[in-house]
Amino acid sequence: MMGRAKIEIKRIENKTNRGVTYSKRRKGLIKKAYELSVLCDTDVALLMFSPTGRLTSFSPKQSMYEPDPGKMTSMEELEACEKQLETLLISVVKRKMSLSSKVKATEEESNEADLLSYDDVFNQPQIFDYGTTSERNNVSTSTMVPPDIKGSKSNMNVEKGQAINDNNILSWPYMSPFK
Amino acid sequence: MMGRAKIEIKRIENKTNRGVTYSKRRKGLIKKAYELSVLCDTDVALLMFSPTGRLTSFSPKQSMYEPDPGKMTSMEELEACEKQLETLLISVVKRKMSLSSKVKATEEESNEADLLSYDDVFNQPQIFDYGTTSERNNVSTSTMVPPDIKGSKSNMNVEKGQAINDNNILSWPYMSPFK
DNA sequence: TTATCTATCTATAAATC
DNA sequence: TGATTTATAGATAGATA
Repeated sequence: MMGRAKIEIKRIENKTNRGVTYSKRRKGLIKKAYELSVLCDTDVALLMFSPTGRLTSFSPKQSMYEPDPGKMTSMEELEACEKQLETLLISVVKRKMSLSSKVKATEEESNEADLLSYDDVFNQPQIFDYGTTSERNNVSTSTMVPPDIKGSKSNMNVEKGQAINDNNILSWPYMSPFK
Repeated sequence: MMGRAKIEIKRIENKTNRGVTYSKRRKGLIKKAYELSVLCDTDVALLMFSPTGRLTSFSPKQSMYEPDPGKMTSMEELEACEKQLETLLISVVKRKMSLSSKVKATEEESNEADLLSYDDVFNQPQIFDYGTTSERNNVSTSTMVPPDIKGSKSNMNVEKGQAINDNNILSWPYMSPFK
């Protein structure tokens, strides 16, 4: 839609081209979201789900998308929320049991295969890379701009599956709202 | 940044101009998110939080941003998640008790003031308004485009504080990840 | 590949209706 | 107050290094 030629908005079949376009447009989208949030003093979050369903990119300073019961005003929505949380909690506990027994059974040998790699978790390079580009001047101190996450594989602690890394970037595996 | 004059990226102080810019740029951002999702076959969600902290706009087809325990691979993240869910559940139950006692005390008279208006919930007009614009041709059948939510105050059932309306638009009160 | 270039297309600020 | 117009800044598709 911008560039040497107009393109139709449909899936780019060539994998390489799709990746190139993704990188370019993701950068543009993040910049636009940042500008909207600053210009209009509005809370904007941009979420992208990786093909594996892991939430890998979002606005900084977010803690967790969670319901806020204090603002709920009816028994109906409170009970719907309660039920959902109970269901989730049950599935978490079940997962713990499953993981625990699996680890016990195989000890230390084969569970390596279950662990996620750095690329699984942060497979989208240069998220919020303001500060390394010409934008440095006007955005590097903004709350929209998290510290760089590049070159920090060693402190990511992916091996422990931590939920929040040093830069407050969430890495829960989230249900994708799509697909 | 585009138009008759270059503007600096900082809060627009004039309330009217801020609103105008918000409308224009929100539309542009949504379009860009849509295009990225289609071109690159990627899951993109765009969330905006109202000044009251209520999540009022997002991509269609989403159910809930919730952790997916089945994809968690370590006890550490499972336990962090479990603790968070427990805390949430407790606050939901407390809120229920609080609401319940308040309703009992005042019966039916003053609780109207606690209820949210349509504008509180959907105070951002023309969310995903493709289909009313020139984009009609290429996006009206896309999954990125939810059915129109305009003129449907009567079936919103805001009085009951329902969590999900007829168009699968979530209306939990969410914690804003900002501010 | 991964980054840079640039002609061209799109988004939008300000003006106008 | 909101919709439309238009000139210009910005984003980016394809090319190139």
